[in-house]
Amino acid sequence: MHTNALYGFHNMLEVIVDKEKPTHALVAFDAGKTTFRHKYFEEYKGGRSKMPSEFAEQIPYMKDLLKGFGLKSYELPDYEADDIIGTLAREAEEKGFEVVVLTGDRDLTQLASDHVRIDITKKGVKDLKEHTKDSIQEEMGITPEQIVDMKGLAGDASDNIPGVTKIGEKTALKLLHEYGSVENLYEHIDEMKKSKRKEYLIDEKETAFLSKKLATIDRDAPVEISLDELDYDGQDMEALISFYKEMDFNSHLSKLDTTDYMEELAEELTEIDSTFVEEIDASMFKDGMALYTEMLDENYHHSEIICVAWGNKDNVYVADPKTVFQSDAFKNWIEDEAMQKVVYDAKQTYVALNRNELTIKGISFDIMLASYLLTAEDSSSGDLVDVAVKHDYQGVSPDEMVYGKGKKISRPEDESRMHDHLARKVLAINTLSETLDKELKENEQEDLLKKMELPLAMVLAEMEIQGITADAERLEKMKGEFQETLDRVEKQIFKEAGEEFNINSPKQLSVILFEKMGYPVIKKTKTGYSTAQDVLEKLRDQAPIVEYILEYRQISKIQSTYIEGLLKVIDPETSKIHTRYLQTVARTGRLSSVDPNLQNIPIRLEEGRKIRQAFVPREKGWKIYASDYSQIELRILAHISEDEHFIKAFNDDEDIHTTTAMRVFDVDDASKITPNMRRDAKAVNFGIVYGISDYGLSQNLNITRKEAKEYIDTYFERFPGVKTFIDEIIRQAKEQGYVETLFHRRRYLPDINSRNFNLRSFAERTAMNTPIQGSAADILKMAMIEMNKRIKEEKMQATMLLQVHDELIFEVPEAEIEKLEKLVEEVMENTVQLSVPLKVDSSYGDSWYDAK
DNA sequence: TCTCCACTCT
DNA sequence: CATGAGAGTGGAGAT
Repeated sequence: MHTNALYGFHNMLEVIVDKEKPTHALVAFDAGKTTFRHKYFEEYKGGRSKMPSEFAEQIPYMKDLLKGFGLKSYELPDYEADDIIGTLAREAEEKGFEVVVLTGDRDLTQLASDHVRIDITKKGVKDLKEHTKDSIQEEMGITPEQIVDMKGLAGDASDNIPGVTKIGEKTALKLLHEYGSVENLYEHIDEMKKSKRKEYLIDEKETAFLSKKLATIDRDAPVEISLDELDYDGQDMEALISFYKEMDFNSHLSKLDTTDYMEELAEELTEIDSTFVEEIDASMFKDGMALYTEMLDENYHHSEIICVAWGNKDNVYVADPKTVFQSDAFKNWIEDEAMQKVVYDAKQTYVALNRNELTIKGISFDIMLASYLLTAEDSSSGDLVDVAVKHDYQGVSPDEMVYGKGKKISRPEDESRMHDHLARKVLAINTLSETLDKELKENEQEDLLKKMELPLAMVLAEMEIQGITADAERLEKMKGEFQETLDRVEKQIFKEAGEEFNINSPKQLSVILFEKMGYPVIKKTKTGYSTAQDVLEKLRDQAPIVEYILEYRQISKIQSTYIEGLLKVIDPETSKIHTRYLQTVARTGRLSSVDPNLQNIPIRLEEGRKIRQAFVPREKGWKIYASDYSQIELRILAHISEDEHFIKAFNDDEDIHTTTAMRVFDVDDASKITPNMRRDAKAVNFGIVYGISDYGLSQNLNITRKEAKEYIDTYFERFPGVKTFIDEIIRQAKEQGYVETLFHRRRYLPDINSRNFNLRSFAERTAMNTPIQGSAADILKMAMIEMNKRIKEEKMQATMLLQVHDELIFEVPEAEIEKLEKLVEEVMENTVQLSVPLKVDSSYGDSWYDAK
């Protein structure tokens, strides 16, 4: 369910209640589609499109939200919310109240008076503009009362109020300055000079009066709620908490004074049995038990285990790490492959135990991975409770409740709270492993977990622990050099600008560029002028300063993120960097890499590429060895779409972009394809994979939209299989609500049938891209598992270090290079058989930079 | 501490 | 009306 409108409405209420501190308050709703105004004019508010279902579905919950805020709401048949507001505002003002009307509707400005102020949302919901009688007079040049006269003459397109032909706001304003009101205008209409306008006014006199009447808010509606009933006395905590919980408004939940809430939560959790043990014996371990190792920091490479729990539905044991890691029984259990263990986050568990000299074997299920396979929703917070709640298991609390959050994260003073928390996690893992296993089987995704993600987790754990060696001295040296460049470029920018400012601040930069120096604004962002790269590039010819800015930005990114950033994460003892691969964030099945991200080390531009010189083998004389799949996504597209031309091109080992150019530009000889034609064809190929529009392609290739459309049309004509694939996959997505990769990885697309064009288009592009990108991810994952296995079988010293979406990076002794070359190609090219061959390109050198 | 922008990668 | 997929990080500025 969408909750965006509720969220926005909530924030608005929060701001207004806090700011205005009302003594009385009411929220007015429209009662229905028709009102008394429709009796005069059937088409009133006609032509409005239906309320989007995303919004409509939220309305029933508004009442719950209001209850939580302790606010009354009211609606009146045949009247609009405006009339209720108008009537009560009048009454309140008469009784001496100061009234504030909060609305998103400009029509209400007509209610402004000496003691009635109208606040209208400007942007978002928190940004309000106050309208008083005087400010309206000043801005519009008329009094609030005259607003309805204005609409009588000029009409209002949004409410379908007709007004008088040929009279818009400007003319209406002029007429009102002269005559004051619609009534007075018609009293003096004879004095008006003969003109077309006069004829219209005379002909449409009735319409003018009708329009005014329609626009006028009824300030005498038969409202049956009295002001006394509207006194406001604060939030209803119970109602608010249950609303927050239902809507998953966790940030609001945590903002509340949580002491009461936590007590309530604790009461909700049924008592569970667990044993805190100080001595461990073999009888405490059974096949199929769940295991959980608690750490306070998400980076398990550094964070210490603070508590360990294990067990099944019969017995749950909790123990201190000290106890656990001294126990032989525990070690025997962990390292016994035949004793199956169920966990939450297998990779984290592996690494954490590994740091305590234990190698866990026999992990048979991981509820985090299973949950990710079932829904591919973000569970990156790392908290088990998210997975539990998603699968309707209510028996655990969020970590935040036990340990606190942010800087204040720590062991609870009452250790038994932590023990209870962990015991609950163990029970959750036990229970959920059964339900999720069943669901995986129903989706034919069991292999995906047990043969792909789970074995991969073990491989990734080894890679992360291994780490890649980084040359800190090299980085330090580069840091000095880049700093010189930065200083030099900075001086030039200040000289051009005529003043000093923070170049890193887009806000300050846009003031310099677009206000002080007066260059044309090409694009705007949500918050101001865009100074993005593509914008600056368009200013290049007229603005010498942008050349320097682009250079400054490029270098300062290298400096802050890659040099200083990497230096911070090199282990000073071992000179190694240990990234963490996140296995459950990318919705396509790709991995991501954090702390640091080693999947986006610069390569495109030479200055940045030099960073790769700092990534070196762990032993002298060894090499960094890199293998990447050539065109894997297009090959998968060829395979899935079964497009005969695509398949033939790959089977004949043709240059795919050249072949595409030949077909799209209708050239029969490859030698007649110019580099530009090939470049364009390449852009089209990529565009197709991502579901580009003609607009996007035109921007990309700097051609007209029409030309881009022709490219795309011709492409589909010449590669009919691709067109069929796209149509078919979208149809399938609409029908079943999800798409799948070649290996049954699923992605649900709830927006695929949305009436919102943008949401629907986005879902359609996802429908075509996910099977391609996701299948590529699957293939590399399988290749990694196989590579890891083969390297061990062959007892090689070569080590797999990194994965970058379609490539694998190894470090290898010189003597093993040839063997590795053969092995990598064999494994990567043959782990999966498609209807086109998979091809791998490899290279090696003394550093990652040199492996090109 | 969060959000936005700009930059990096496949 | 907006306009090609999937990611993460750092700095500025707002909250």
